[in-house]
Amino acid sequence: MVQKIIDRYKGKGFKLTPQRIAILKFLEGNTGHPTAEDIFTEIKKKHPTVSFATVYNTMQALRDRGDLLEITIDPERKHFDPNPSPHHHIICTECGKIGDIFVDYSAALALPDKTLEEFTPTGNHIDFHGVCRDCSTKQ
Amino acid sequence: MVQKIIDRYKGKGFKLTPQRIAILKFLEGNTGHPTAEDIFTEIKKKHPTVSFATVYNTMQALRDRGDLLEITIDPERKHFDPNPSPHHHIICTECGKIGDIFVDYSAALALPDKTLEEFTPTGNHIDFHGVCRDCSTKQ
DNA sequence: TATTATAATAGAATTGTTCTAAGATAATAA
DNA sequence: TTATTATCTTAGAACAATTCTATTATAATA
Repeated sequence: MVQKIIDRYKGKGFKLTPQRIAILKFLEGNTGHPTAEDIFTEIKKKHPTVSFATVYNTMQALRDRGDLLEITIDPERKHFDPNPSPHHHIICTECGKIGDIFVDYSAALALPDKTLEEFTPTGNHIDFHGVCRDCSTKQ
Repeated sequence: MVQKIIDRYKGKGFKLTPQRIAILKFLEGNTGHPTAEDIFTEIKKKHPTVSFATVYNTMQALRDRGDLLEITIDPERKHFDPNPSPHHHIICTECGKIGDIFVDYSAALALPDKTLEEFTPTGNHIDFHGVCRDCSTKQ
């Protein structure tokens, strides 16, 4: 898995440091939508001197490369999604858990003429709200 | 207009102060999606000693009463929408202008079974991205 | 008019994120 | 393999949005 990461980034203008490799390992296939703090906490296990700046810098570099999405469904903090293909999210209003929704609804999202007079649309993202199974059984 | 506001809130467990009346006047029919700072700046014209805490406290009180929506389409800061009926928004990726979209797309937003196994959906909000007319002519 | 619950205020505190400046190191060229 | 250099890492300060705290003021009410 580390080799796959090295192959993917080596010689592509993305300096591979041990910290970055650890971050990429953690993100690989991660569907948990971690926050910067989640990533920081995880990386600190192996790299105790890592700083938040490194996490944020790396997130920014990955976002700029198109390898990462920033999710804004949680008003408190950003979450990161290593799957950069456009998709939607559902958040549990009780515990904040975020799920992915890989459906392209674009064809059904026709905008009113009034809006089209004012804006040229370029994309969309749906925030679904709900209650996850864990939280609904808990009550 | 002030009378309408007084009638709406008087004796409803919502203490009407001059600051709050000014805020409510500013919000009434306001489709500009102001930020806390926008509101603060406006109210300060007539009430120079108003504090941010008053703005935020009032927003919270209005939100709790269901008279106000908090819009999270702009990752930088919250915007407020005095129209509490559920609707969607489009934001200009150049200048940040936000438009309202009063279409209920819910019927078209069927969720995959996999999602429905994990979550019971309760609502949705669509963030449309686009470029407004002002910004597209400017370039 | 007096009482009281609620609001307004200043300013400190908090939180998430970005910036800065110095030293360290991966990539690359020799 | 070594030297060079552009880029990264780091600690900590800075920042911006928002929330909290303690005090004073005031609208609602009895």
